[in-house]
Amino acid sequence: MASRAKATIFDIAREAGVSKSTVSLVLQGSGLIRPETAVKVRKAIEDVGYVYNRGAANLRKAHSNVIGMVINDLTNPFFAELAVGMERVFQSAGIVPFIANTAENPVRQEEVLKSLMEQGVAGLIVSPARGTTPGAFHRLETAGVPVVFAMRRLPESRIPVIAPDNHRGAWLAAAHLIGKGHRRLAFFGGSSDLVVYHERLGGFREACEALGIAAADITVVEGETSRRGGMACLETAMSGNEPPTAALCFNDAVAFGVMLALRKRGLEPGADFAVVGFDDVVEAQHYMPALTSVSVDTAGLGERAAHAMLKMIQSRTTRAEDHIGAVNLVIRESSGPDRLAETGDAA
Amino acid sequence: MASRAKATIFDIAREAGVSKSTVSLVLQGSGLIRPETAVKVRKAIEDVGYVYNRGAANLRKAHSNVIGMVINDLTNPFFAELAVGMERVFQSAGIVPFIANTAENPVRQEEVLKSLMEQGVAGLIVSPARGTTPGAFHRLETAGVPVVFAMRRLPESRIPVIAPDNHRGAWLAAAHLIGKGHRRLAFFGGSSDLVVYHERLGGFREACEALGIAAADITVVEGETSRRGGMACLETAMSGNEPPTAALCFNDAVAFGVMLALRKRGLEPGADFAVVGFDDVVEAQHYMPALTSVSVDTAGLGERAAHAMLKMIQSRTTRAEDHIGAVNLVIRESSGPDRLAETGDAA
DNA sequence: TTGATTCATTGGAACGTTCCATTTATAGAG
DNA sequence: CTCTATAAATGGAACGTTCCAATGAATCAA
Repeated sequence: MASRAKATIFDIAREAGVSKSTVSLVLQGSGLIRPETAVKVRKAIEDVGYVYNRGAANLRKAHSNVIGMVINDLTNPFFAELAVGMERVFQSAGIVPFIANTAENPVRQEEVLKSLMEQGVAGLIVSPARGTTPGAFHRLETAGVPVVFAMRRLPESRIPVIAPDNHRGAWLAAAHLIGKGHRRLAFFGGSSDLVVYHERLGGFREACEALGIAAADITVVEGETSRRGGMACLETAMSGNEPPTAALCFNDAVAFGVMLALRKRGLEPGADFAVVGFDDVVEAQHYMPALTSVSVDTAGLGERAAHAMLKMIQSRTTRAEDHIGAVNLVIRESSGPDRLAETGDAA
Repeated sequence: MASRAKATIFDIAREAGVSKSTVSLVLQGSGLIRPETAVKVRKAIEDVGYVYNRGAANLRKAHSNVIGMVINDLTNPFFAELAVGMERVFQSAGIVPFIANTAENPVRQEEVLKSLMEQGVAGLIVSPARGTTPGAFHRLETAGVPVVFAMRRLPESRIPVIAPDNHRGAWLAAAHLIGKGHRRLAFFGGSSDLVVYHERLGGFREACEALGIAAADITVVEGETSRRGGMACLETAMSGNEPPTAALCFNDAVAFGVMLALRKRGLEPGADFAVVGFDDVVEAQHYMPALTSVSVDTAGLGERAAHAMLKMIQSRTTRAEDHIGAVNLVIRESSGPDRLAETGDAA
């Protein structure tokens, strides 16, 4: 049982018979102290059970080496992967990032950001919650804390963004489905208060237009970005009188839901209805049937974001280049075999 | 663009025409200040773009209101759910927990714990990494920081534990399989350096013994606790000359892997080989076939752990009761229909 | 021997807050 | 009108560190 009050550098100094300043230098690994002294001090540090007080240090040092990662939904494996990619980079830089979850709730996000600022973070990587108000990051900006957005962006904001090429990904996916012979297509899931949503839907629409699909043959159903949301989307779409035969889903979770709902209706995903997801989470390849999906290199984007952050901190700037990551359509079973020239029936 | 240097309570004081002490009282919501003064001060706080410096405050206050959650594998949805359960409690207590991931790496864990201590956490909820050395939490203990273990425990440690009844869960699962008529059983995945592993395997073994399964008919294959690990386990087990017909898996990820490997071999999980998982993650019910699994109420345990932590902090103690959560076998398709009295063939 | 030069160590002030002991203002009792 | 009680606001010390300027010791050139 160590002494009640926690040890400070003064205790170490007394124990080692040096001054507090010397101890401080040792702690910072300064080359100025004599090796033997350093050894003596380090021993004392062990003996008294010293714990460095970073709060006190930051009071003087101004810059803090704590980095926060604010994630909108940790239970979504996609974002968990993102977080892991970032961590890899930070780990090799010797810094421990703190993760906070906002559960897609702007109010919670506000609390989280406030708390992190009070903690004196050196920088923040954020995947903003749905419905984040434009001013939410204003305080961060005026405080001069570097921020980068990962995966998601805010409508009008000068904060740098690291995200995949959503537009192109959706374009590729739609083209793939059309190439398979589908003529009535759907876009399932997501909500229009997300910029990503418009990017993906936009790419989808453009491909349809470019490849001769009439606007009337496009079904768009907004919905929760979850399995349950996907199930609901399919039900809605199939209740129409000329239902789609293929769908691009806002993300993989929605796609999984759509596939479940298809099975419930006695339809086989892939054979009877083509499904394409977005994000290509690890489960996509293991699903039955395996899910065709737009791969975005999640962990890679995470690493990129982390590097950008480190650079911003180092160069004391709050600006950085956006980075739009390459995407790549991974074709598996869920988008089915080629459709032989069936009836077009288009209006 | 706000002024360069960050604002302090002195700036607020000057702006509002009061003393720094008054500002401090307002910040703490003291009832001693005249309402009009409080309003005036609060306005000044806004005007100067003040950010509270928690580090400086903690220097005096001793207790910090930061709680850390140290998770061994965030990409496992099981632990993500646990984290979310804890967060729910902390949120309503008005505190923002910081999550850190150790990626199942004891060295990383050491860094993470050190960093959190330096940050002056008020308490820590930890799901320790595999292979954590017995002394890893010694510093925390001598520093008097309250710690609770969630889901996992260390071999000999006085730190309170919140975990499911692993022994009973495994017992129920094994009994279920035996009740279905299986006589050659396997236990797949997990590694023996985890206490949980012994608890689960122990329950499994006891049920087998109690219900008349010969030790020779039990196959135990250790392996990674992941889909890939599960696939490997199945391959190993099936290469024997009297392979098992049913398996209890260390967790759901392993079970998913086992089912994939079965399919690869042309066997249908459920019909040709019974599979039971452990943890009952959300995907279990959506899988094809739906996975029979031992449900442990993950989020509930998370909440419990969080409450325990809050209580420990409040009562300034480092001790608390262990809590072993009830478990419950959820029977779905993967454990298959009853096996008609086939050959027993037991030795 | 002296002065300059380098190396190792040191005391003091500062960082932004809280808390205690005081002070000042206001009101009520005698 | 004085005295006491209460309410509101305040100055100063302290928390544990870092950094700067200063000190002391050792080495070396002249």
